[in-house]
Amino acid sequence: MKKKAVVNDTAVCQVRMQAISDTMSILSGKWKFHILGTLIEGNKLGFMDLLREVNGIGTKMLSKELQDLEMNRLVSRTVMNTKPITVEYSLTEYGETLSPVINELAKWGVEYRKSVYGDTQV
Amino acid sequence: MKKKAVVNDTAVCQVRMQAISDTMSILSGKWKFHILGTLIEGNKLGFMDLLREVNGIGTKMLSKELQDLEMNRLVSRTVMNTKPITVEYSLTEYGETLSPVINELAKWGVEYRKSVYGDTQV
DNA sequence: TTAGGCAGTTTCCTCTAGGAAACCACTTCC
DNA sequence: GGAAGTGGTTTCCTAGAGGAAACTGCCTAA
Repeated sequence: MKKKAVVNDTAVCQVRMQAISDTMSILSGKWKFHILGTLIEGNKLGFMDLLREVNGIGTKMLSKELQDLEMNRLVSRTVMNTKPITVEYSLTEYGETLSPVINELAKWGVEYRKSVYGDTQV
Repeated sequence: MKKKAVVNDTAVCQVRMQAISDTMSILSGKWKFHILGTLIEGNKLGFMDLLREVNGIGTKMLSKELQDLEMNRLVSRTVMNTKPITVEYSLTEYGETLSPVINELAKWGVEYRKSVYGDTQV
């Protein structure tokens, strides 16, 4: 009876689904959210800083993910002309538009922990 | 000089990073966001409905992802006693707490499309 | 001069996420 | 009696995501 109603929604969903696909393909992989989350907090960080902050990541993955993020104009890479050459990674202005997404994700994760381990435990 | 400042932040980040890890591990895989996004819009949907709405997914993956989501109390599965047996999948109350996350994700994806194809194109 | 820090690249290997297709059981429509 | 719809499970296969470790190259401090 109401099966047609679902089909009618399809056009509406299509835009949403496409949007979700887009976002997830850009933020694909195990580490993008972590890197972005760290850069939101850390502002400007070097390669080794990120390697230390992003728990468990290795040099190959960090390098590759940063390249991906740079290609999508979410992260900027600046080579500083310091004594030993250093590199500064930071969010671009555009990358900062992801803050709400990452923050919602983090917020939910915090609530999830509470619901699993109880509010007493922090 | 200021390198110590980064180290000081670590404790703060740790909670955040853990939260992001938790969320992403629960929503891991290619399809969870799509399924949840569809259920947010569609309210109550059957297996075949989801198979049609979630573009590109196959029966095996849909089945597996739904089981994952059910195990994490995000989705409920109700067998209806109808003539040909039907099943209703819907978000649990807890699953609905994910709406802000999914919605931010979708919102960002929409803006992303605009920035790529221009505002003229919808 | 050698050890250590920065910033990666390259190679090699493994594991598993995910797709295609076949199959199952049950019902109802024609 | 067979086609079609519901709701899956099982098997088989492979592309590629991701880890470990070694290597590069440059600079500095002890």
